[in-house]
Amino acid sequence: MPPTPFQNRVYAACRLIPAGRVCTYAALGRWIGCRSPRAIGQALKRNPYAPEVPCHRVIASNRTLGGFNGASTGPETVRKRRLLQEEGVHFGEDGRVKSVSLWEFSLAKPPEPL
DNA sequence: CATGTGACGCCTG
DNA sequence: CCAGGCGCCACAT
Repeated sequence: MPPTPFQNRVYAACRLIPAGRVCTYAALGRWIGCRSPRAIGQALKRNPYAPEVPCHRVIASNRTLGGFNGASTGPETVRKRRLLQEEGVHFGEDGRVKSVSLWEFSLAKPPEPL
């Protein structure tokens, strides 16, 4: 399936996240004007541009990993974690991303579609 | 057009 | 901290 306009907005925003940092589904959604974090996950789940579009840098609001490659638990999420660690994202003992690694979209203007 | 389904999140208790 | 409950909304059926 070709990406929908909504999906392209999600991907465009996702690209703005620098390596070594992460943002949340909710924050990315707010940035592009979507109040449903679930819809964001749905789009990232179908990301056809990985790793150019770094969907692994998007995590849950409670700073747990969220899903990866369609799975919310299991080996896929372990891979997601390894990717982030290699990029320099900091994790706590509880397995959550440390707050210092969070990245905020600047309050400028929304990105153009891909 | 109606319905089910999430890689979510917030608000209770 | 844990468990429900419910709002959210794009997308496939």
